[in-house]
Amino acid sequence: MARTAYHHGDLYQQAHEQALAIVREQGDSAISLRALARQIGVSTPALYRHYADRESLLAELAISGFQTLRQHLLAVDQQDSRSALIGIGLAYVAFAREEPNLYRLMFGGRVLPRGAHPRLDQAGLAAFQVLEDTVANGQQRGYLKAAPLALLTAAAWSLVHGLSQLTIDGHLPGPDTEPQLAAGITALLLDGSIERSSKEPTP
Amino acid sequence: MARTAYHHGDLYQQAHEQALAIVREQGDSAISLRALARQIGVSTPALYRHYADRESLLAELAISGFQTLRQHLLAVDQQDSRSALIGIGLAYVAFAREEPNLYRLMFGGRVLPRGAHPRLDQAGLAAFQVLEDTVANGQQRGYLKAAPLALLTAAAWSLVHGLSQLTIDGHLPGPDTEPQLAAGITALLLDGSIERSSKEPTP
DNA sequence: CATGCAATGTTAACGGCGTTAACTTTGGCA
DNA sequence: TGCCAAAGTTAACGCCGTTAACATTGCATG
Repeated sequence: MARTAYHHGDLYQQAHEQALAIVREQGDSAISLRALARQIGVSTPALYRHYADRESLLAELAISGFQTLRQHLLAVDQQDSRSALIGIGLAYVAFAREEPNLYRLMFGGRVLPRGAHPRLDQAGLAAFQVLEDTVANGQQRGYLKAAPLALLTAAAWSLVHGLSQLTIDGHLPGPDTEPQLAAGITALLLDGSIERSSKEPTP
Repeated sequence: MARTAYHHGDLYQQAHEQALAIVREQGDSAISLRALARQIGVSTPALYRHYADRESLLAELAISGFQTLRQHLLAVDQQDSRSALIGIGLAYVAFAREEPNLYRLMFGGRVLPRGAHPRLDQAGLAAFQVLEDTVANGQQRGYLKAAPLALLTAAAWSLVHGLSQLTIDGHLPGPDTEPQLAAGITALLLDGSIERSSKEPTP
């Protein structure tokens, strides 16, 4: 099918793919339903049969983004706790660097507010879960402190998320030194930043 | 002046103020030059005498955002290194929580790319500088490790920036527990996350 | 096999937007 | 006093998202 030129094109899939390509290359603000329809060779309102509005289309793109991010995180070797945690950090930042525009869409907040697209929230949670599992694992193995899981996870996520954001926005030194930076920063969160001989030890 | 209804209104200032109010309340995507001009009671192209385009107007708003952020960070007590660092973290996240829409504009990346508005870059750098100075101070006092300043600063900034972003986007537990979370997370970066008895100590 | 319906397209239109061109008013300075 | 540059105006271009009203078609049901 997809021949008859009227009915039965796989418009949903095609729109998704082409829009994803545009977002990856030019960012979400470059998505125009009219231009997208033109590019596919269909009338603009046809898109509304498959997507409620522009934002819903973007939400679908963000969902696929979270899914691939999750895959990247799942691929990290979990044998050793320390290298698993650092590996997660590296993989996370690497994803952001490879797909900056997609990453910005996923975490923009402005374009896709939480709660408006349940499936999107769920996809984000699923990716986050991989990180949380890794942290919980590190705790169970006795490698990480017995601090509240939510606290440790939030710290880890904040760190990698912030680093990703700062990196893709060019706030940090060149991308050449980036992987070392990510590894070094993750290690800092694990080992701490204070000099051991200091007067104020771990509370 | 500002009477004659033709010339000499302080249009620049008024536009800045009203636009800032809109961004704070509804986010940058709610800014429309036409609506703004209408609200002020002036023709749309008049705005172009003072702002090159919509993005330049937004850049000015972001600049004021960075300036107030900097003031908040400068107000942190610097007596004790540890509480100075935690205080900076708390102040940073508090600002993001008070001005989520402005914060998103400042760090959106998508709307205001680095390099396009030099004064904006400079304002961001000035705010960042406060954090870097605090870290450098902590090092000089021997409280922080002698790791590369850029590394320590990037870690601290990533952490608070990521936490801010996740917080205002609703990815973390309710805002009630937020201040403790911020303090706890900052402390984690200082003290480390690993159990002291673990086999892999600080490299 | 015919037919009716739901799914999926279409064209036409509304109101909004950012931006530019061409023109007008006006305050201040030579 | 006269002129010029700054700061305002109207008119227009070409986009955009979205909706209403209508057309085509595949499929399931009688």
